[in-house]
Amino acid sequence: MHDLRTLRDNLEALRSGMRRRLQLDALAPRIDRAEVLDGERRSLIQQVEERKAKRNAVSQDVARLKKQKENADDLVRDMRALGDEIATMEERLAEREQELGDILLQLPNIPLADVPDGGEESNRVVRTWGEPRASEGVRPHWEIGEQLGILDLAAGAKVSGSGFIVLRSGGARLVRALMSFMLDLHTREHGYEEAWVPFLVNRDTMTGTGQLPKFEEDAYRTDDDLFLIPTAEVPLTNLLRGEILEASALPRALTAYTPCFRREAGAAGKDTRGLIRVHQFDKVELVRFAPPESSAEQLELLTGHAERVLQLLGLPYRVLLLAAGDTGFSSAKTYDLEVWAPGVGKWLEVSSCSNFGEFQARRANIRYRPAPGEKPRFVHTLNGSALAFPRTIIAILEHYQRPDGTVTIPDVLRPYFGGDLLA
RNA sequence: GGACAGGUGGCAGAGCGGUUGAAUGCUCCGGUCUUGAAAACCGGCAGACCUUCACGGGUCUCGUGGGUUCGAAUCCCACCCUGUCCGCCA
Repeated sequence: MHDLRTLRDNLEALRSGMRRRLQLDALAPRIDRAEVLDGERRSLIQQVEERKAKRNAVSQDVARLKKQKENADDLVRDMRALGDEIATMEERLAEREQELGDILLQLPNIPLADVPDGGEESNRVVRTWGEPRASEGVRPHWEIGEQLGILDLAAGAKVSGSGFIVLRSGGARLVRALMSFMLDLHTREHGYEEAWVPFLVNRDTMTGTGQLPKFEEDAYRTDDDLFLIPTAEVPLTNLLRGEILEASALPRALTAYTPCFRREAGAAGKDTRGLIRVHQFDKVELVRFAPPESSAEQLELLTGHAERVLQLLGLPYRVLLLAAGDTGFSSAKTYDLEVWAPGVGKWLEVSSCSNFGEFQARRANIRYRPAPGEKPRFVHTLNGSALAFPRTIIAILEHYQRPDGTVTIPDVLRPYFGGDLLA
């Protein structure tokens, strides 16, 4: 983490903001330590730069003397000693900055003021859309899927292992249909630019969006230190890493389909049946970059874009405002979209729409210039799934299930799917 | 994977180890002139960090990291990236 000064501005906010979180006790000592380190760091910088200024000035003198063929040995000897002094101080400085950076990268984002206190139990349902179908007589998707020959869990286990699935014939075609339908909707009606991005990314990219260093064990990593993306948010947001955008270029909206890879360490056995939780799944993602003053409304807009997918598919869902303790590490405010799956009798998260404030922009150094000539400021980043495929497929298989076990294809998907029935 | 070539400011493109954070041109911004525009002319135009109430002062950055040196864009080493050719290949 390089932007230590601006990060330091966050320390006070974290101090107060973390009261809203459950893990405050664990964070407080680290914040205190960071402040000590920062004080030492600045003191060292002052001392080092003072000496460097001296050395620069004397070096000019040396040059002048040599030009005039005069002896400068005394000055050179003094500067050699000063150089050694600078070197040891810089060594100490580097140690402080290393430790400080490590701490700062581990500090979570601060929830916005309108995020409820408390943990998962304090999540708030802000609205519900559609009529949830009664569960009576509806079979879970894994039964229907296997019966229709579109879902092959055994094949996935054989080819790769538990947590990997194979979709066949109509199931595979359904994936292709969802991909095109969602991308067309977002590019044609919601104004997103479509991108096709790498599925393997480097360490800097993973750090920029907040997956690293804290969550390295959640990601698949290759021998040459590349990571399989857990979401398209990672490559999409990092497309603008290190850039300074013109104010007129905001808000910027990007969308992409990608597969997503998650190790889901520790999740075994819990809600993992069928398609509910898998190591590789498909998703269309929305990412927005906005000026700070409009990010709140941009989150509502983006969430609306994700909801629109569910509405067009005719799938009943509800919108949850996550409480502080349930909000992710990088997020300042998150809405979860949960679709109703009558076969498994549960609301399933199909989208998570978040406002990250400056959190990711600081790490990835994404800024914009409010007006020509003004200093660059950090943008706010937002993103949301729209939508994740497996649970959307679950909802389709269960919500549109007919008594004979066949499944009606939602109207909007029929042109893409090339039919109106899964049978 | 192998062999060469190269990585300098928004772009193009200079740069004998010593006022080079960086010539020059273009773009862009402001101004003069003009009925308006163009042209011409004048001026401005990187970022980060430390410090200051402020004016200002200071440090760093010429792909990245290390080294040599009193002093590095300039010399040495490693790595990364780009281009060209060869090999391989969807």
